Amino acid sequence: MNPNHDHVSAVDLHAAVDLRLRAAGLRNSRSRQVVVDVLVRAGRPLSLPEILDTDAELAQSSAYRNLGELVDAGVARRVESADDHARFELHESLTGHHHHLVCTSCGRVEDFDVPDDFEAGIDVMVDAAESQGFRIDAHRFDLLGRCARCA
Amino acid sequence: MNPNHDHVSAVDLHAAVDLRLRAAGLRNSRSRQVVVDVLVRAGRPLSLPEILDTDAELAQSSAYRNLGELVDAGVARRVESADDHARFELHESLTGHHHHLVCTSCGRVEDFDVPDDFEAGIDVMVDAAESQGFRIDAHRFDLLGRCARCA
DNA sequence: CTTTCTGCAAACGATTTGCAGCAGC
DNA sequence: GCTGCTGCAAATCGTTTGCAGAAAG
Repeated sequence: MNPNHDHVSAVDLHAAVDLRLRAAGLRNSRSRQVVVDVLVRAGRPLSLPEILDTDAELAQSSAYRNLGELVDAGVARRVESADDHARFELHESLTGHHHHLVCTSCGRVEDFDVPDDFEAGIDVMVDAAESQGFRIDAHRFDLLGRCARCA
Repeated sequence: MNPNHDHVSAVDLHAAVDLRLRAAGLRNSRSRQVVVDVLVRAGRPLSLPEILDTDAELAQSSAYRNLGELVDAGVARRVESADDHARFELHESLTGHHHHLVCTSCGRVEDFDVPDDFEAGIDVMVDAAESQGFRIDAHRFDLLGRCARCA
């Protein structure tokens, strides 16, 4: 029922993050660990302000820079919300594939799992899409509405 | 197979647009007509630069302002792509419900229809989502990849 | 005429980047 | 000690907005 954020155990997760950073030629610096830890604890995609609120020791520019590098290294992923702030979450290979509930009022994003047969239906459509000339390699499915606080 | 952009006939479409503008207390000015016509002809969501390229007589600020008003009036809709430009298309009530193919390289967006049973599956999930505290009123489903030009 | 639009230019705000000093290995 | 990382402040760039003159009705 809850999104499976334990797709990889906590220990393995940090090991995996470390590995990917090294593979990308990046140091596992303190502020990068902080960013990753914030995302792990949140369990949902966070905006830059939300990340900074969680750990005030972090400089804004460094947070942005780290997030970009984490995305490039396959550790994090950028998520589009409904307001003018991007959100960031751990890469799906670390948390498991899932989708999002997006609040169109405040921009809050929560994870949401869908049935396997729904995912199977998506695979079928990819073939149809490729006949339109696109080479498909991902999808995004979001339910939009009002979160509990904004409803 | 092709997205049904003839959900409303051309004549009815302009009448419907006119009606919605009036209902919103807006005049059906020439530049608003131009913006709507560009979107109608495109048959896919366009970025601001794409809209301006199509009709150079349009001032950038007016185009942005008109698009915002058209969105508020229920005539147009903002679509998130993969680059840093928003896209705009006619409201689904005018073109019919559809989804999008998004090029992660150039940001190009094309319309894409999905089977009815897939849409039905979405309806089922809305109930599950609302048990997480969200009041759902829309969804977005995009297939992401490389368009024919970028592949 | 009065109200709404338009274009120009300036303002905004999220994100990015140059640079000088600090930290990791 | 190099090399990469951080923070600060400045730059970028899509988008928004104030304002004076131009259209719509």
